[in-house]
Amino acid sequence: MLDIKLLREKPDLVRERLASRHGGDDAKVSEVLALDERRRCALAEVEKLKAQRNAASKEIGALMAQKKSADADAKKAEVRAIGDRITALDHEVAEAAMRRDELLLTIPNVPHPSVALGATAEENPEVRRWGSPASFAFQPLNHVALCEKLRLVDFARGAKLSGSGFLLYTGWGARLERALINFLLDLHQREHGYQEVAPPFIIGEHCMVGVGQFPKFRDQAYAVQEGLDASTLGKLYLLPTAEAPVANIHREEILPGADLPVRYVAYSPCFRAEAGAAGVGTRGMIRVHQFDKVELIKIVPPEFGYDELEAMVRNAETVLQRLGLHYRVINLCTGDMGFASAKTYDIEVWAPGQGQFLEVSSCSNCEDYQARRMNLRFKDAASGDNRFPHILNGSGTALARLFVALLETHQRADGSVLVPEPLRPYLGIDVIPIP
RNA sequence: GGAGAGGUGGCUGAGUGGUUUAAGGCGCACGCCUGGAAAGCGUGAGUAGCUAAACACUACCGGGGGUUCGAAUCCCCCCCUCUCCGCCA
Repeated sequence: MLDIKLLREKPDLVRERLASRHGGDDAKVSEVLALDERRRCALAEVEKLKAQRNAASKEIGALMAQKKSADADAKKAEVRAIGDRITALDHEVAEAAMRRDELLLTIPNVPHPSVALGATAEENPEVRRWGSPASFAFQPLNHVALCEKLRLVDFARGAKLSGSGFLLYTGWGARLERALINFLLDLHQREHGYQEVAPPFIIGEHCMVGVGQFPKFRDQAYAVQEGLDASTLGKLYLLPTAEAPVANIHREEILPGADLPVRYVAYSPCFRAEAGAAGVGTRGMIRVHQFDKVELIKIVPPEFGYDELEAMVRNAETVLQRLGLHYRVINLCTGDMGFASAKTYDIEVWAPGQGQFLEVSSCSNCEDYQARRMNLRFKDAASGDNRFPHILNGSGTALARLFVALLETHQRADGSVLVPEPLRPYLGIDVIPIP
């Protein structure tokens, strides 16, 4: 969430920078400020009263010690009236604070000044491209045809098990998926300096709020219930991304400054309800309810936030370069960015069978927006202050679409697929054969 | 699921209604002492709100609510950890 002090001191700046974002409307900012003002007024008054009461209570204690019980009783009656007023004001403070914070959670992060103003994905500036689209001396197949021919994914039986949007990987497909996961984890852990973690796949609601998934995207999550106990519904969720548990690892902690930067890499499946997206790109593996992903998370001092973001994008690009996949990097405009992000790069890989670029990575600096929500701080060694760090997340990368691009790019005339060199040690073969 | 124990400051550990707005110890920072260090002595140190800053003030003893002039302490609800038992991959 945004810093209430920033809103208080520079409301116009916030309003202006939020204008091009979804959900960043003026009315909310005004209401937050009004509630904040109410809270502060009540707080100032109640603190004065509490100081009075504390002093009086001390006197009563002294009077009673001297056995002057009549004096003490008189004083008690006097203080009782203050107590009632305090109770009322306490409630007013708490309620204003609660409503203020509830509203504050629904206001998105303010974009970094370098981010282009825009409304839709069409206005995202392209940053760079790598490689060139694969060209074929034959008629290339799309990934669905390749998967069926090579028996890598059984779409029909996946749907039979769990409905459309769920995949059953089979044979070399299952092994390729596992090889990719291991390759990505090893690359980031061994070569890029990330510490590997394996998080729970079911996570508490507070983690979802912490990263900004909730309250806004509640409708996109799979909620979990414990057995037959309906009262537990809504406490736990299947994770939509490893960002949710991993970014929260240090929530409500004060990290020693020397521990920063913290860099984590984690594999997890990702579960997304994709409510309202039915019928849009649902064929094949492009948009599914469950996919694998290797996620990168960084917790860094604000001074390094943007350098670390650039490095993170390069780390994700390395994946595509090693696998020989053509891609482009784009910089999301204000209107296309995620809720919690201040600046986002997307990496899109070329899928020849689709004739289009597919998003396989999204790298964001959320600045201190998430840290504030989860109350994660670090102790600045120089100043001794507790400060909110920048939290970054990036896919490194998402797998289903990487799988698609890899098959479609490296297919051969007979329909078999060449295994890129870095995956061969993991798979033990050079070519995925026709069964 | 059953039974029990427990959650206090960076750690340890007292505290069952009023100089405890948290003793003592360890560790920490700074100073004195020393040729230098250790020991010793002294001082200081939590988080947050309020403030331009400081002082003062307020809140915080797992979380929430209640009783009271006053709650770490009494009452109610919840969460978490540990031990044993049962079930289980």
